[in-house]
Amino acid sequence: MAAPDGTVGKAMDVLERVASYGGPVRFADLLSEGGYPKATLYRLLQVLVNQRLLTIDRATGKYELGVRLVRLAHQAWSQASLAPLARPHLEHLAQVTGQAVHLAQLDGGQVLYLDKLNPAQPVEMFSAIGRVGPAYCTGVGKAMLAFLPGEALESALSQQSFHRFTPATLDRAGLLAEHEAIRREGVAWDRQEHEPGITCLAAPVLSDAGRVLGAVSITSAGGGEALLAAHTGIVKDTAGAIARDAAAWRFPEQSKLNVAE
Amino acid sequence: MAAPDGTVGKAMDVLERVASYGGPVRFADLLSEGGYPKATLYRLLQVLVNQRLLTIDRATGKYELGVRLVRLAHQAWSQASLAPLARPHLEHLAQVTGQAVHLAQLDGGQVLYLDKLNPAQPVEMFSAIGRVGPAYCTGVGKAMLAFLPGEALESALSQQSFHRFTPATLDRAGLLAEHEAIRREGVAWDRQEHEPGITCLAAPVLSDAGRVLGAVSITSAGGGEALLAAHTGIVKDTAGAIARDAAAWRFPEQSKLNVAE
DNA sequence: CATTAGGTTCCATTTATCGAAACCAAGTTT
DNA sequence: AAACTTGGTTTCGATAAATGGAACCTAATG
Repeated sequence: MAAPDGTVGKAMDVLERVASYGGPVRFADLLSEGGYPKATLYRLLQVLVNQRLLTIDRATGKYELGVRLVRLAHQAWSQASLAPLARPHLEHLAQVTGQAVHLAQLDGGQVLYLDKLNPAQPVEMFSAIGRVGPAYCTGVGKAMLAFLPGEALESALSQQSFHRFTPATLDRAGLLAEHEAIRREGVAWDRQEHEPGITCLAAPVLSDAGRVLGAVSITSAGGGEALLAAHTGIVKDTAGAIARDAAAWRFPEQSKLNVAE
Repeated sequence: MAAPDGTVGKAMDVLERVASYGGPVRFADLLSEGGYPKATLYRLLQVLVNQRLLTIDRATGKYELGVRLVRLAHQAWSQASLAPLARPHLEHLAQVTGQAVHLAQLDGGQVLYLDKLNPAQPVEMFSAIGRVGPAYCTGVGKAMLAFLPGEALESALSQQSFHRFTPATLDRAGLLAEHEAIRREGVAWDRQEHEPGITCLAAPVLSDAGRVLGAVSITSAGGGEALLAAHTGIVKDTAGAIARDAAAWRFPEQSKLNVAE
């Protein structure tokens, strides 16, 4: 499945299977599910356990994801994503609009949520961070896709399933038809295309070179499209502010030079 | 470094190096830092980028952690850790005691924080989840170590650095000397052994079979030891409640059988 | 223009991976 | 209780893959 990339690729594939299983898995389940011959699968699992990417419960013989992943993710989140530096801007956006705010990046053709603020129920947090969603029918997803250069867009589109979640969900053609407008307006709408009753307004976070870094959105549960439309300005401003901070962050590039030697 | 575990182990090692670098790294930095010959390192990095465990900024040629890790961690956190089911108990504990509450697990000899609640400043959250700390001088760490069976304890101890953070920090002998008392009392103290002024009271989360699943703690910044001592009961109760929930969670074992075919 | 530092590709050698089959340990069935 | 499953672990020769020294590209830099 996908690009095996040698042993490492296979190991990651197995890891992914365990993850998508959603709970403790036995050896036999993974074996039947396809892919790898017994001995191979066995060794791959052993390596993954050794690396603490998986855990095995000696008693039941079931495999689970290892918490080492949580540690790595913490580092990824805090040093490689927009999240930490976007946080203050998101808080401002949430406060001004009073709506739920999302920050997302593209990952393998999907939208991956890196932060979420919900003025209504302040403590939820992590349950949302790391979650993924479809790119073709969410505000953040559409905002990012519309600004992707040809090749990258093609690659991203090839990974979309275009499942029809609601009557308003777009297909490939419909999605592409919107791109020009999104680029012109600088914002993307999700008008109940993913979940009935849920409307989002999103803006892309673009680097000065025009590269897509991520996207922010505000969400309304009541469906009030006009309500969100009134905030178009601040949504775009927030995305812009994040982009500016991101650029400023890169340039000084704290000198790692004089560390060695 | 450590157990190479074939190609996968090396790849993980490289990933870890990028992570511990704390920011964008160039190829040459990783190369000089040791370990792998040019061509090998090059190919390892390529594979990691393909797998989206790393990102490379084409412009600067620097490597960073990939957000795919965040997605995997979300799944690990929500399906393989105590965190989701512990949350309500932690909230209760935080509310009753008014202190900062931590939930942790052991990972590779270190303490890994899986959740944190801070009544004072409610929005901090993720910045703490995934963070690691020393096992030998934190409340949660000591609580877990004391209940580890011989072999596992030995392995964990061998990974401790026993750096002396404060005048109160214990060495190996001092740590072991406390174990009996911790087992008897069911709680472990960190009396400013990690950070001056910070005191913790922790209790281990143990399965019915006595296996160490994790630990919870309450923290006082003022140093008020008596203040925390008054909450000994509820800290132990919270750990117990989490353990009970964890046991209940495993047994029903939602039948995955009738999914295939 | 020459030199160097930083990356990328080649290719013969070595090594780890592959996977069929044998094996083992518990349960089940007859 | 003997025969038969079911689920997991180990062996081992053939095979494919990772290895790494060296050659090879670029840009920058002197």
